Amino acid sequence: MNVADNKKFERELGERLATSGFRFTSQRRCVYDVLLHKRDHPTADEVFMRAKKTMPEISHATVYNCLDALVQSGLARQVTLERGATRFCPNMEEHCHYYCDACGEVFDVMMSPDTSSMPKPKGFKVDHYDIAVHGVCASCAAKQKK
Amino acid sequence: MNVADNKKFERELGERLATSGFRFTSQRRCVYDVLLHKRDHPTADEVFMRAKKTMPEISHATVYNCLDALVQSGLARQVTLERGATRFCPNMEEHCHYYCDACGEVFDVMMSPDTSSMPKPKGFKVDHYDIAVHGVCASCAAKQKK
DNA sequence: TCCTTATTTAGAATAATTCCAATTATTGAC
DNA sequence: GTCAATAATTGGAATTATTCTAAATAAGGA
Repeated sequence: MNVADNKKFERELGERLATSGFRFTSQRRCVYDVLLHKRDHPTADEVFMRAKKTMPEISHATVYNCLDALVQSGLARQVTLERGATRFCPNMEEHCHYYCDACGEVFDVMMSPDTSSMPKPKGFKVDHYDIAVHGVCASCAAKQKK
Repeated sequence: MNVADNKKFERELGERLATSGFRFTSQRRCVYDVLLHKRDHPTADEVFMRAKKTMPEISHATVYNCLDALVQSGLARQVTLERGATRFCPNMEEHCHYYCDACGEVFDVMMSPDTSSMPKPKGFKVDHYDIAVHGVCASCAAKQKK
């Protein structure tokens, strides 16, 4: 990223954060960079370890704070697929997660849920849909057959 | 539940467990009873506390073991809606969860996802769909307006 | 009934997340 | 740019959620 693009990126990130009442900080930028760089649905701890490579002093609590700020600003999604650590995903387009219960891999699949036919509790104000498909991925299915 | 119904219930539970390679135990019966009795999507710890009322010696580890056995036997579903404790649900009909991000309440809504239009990774063997709808319930929405 | 093996138990260990108080950094007003 | 107000960060402790362990118990089949 060149200097001009970098500035633009930071300004936009700052605006998105500000809209939700958050400040722009170098840590939030770093955490967002980590999410964008490798979109493999890392856990908070994985984000922490990756962020430390470029910002060795960053703390665990800050990573959680940054992730929460990004989620609340609409820049990332929190993904809870199983017991244990929560994952994070910077893909904000409508998509669902295919999750391999054998190896833990997550696949993003673009799709918009057909919400028109979905009933809902009276007065419920929908924020977003979380669609997860559990099963076994192709390579794990092959291994299991043996 | 009268004696005959009770026997029938236990035989059926035993069969379902056996089919997945599990034994019937009084603890598993107790945990399943707890889930059926109050279907408010309790966490493992809530199940533990409720189970202790009728079986004071039951342990934490056993509750997790029983819940896992029930899930693997197709008698309960594990529900991960947020960071933190996992919830459990004995409703095995197709339904989705409306979750109030403000108060944490969960509403079951019957529906079968239209899976025909859903693309999937090549070779992926689908086990089940988890559909969660996040938002704010009617009573919390009313409070927030004030 | 006896044997094999799964299950349970209490408690320790680990993992995931949150909290805390002191310090630092950002933002808006001047 | 300086200052004040306050949000954010830090390191570590605390809490919460879950898993592990080894010994005792109980289930199911021969």
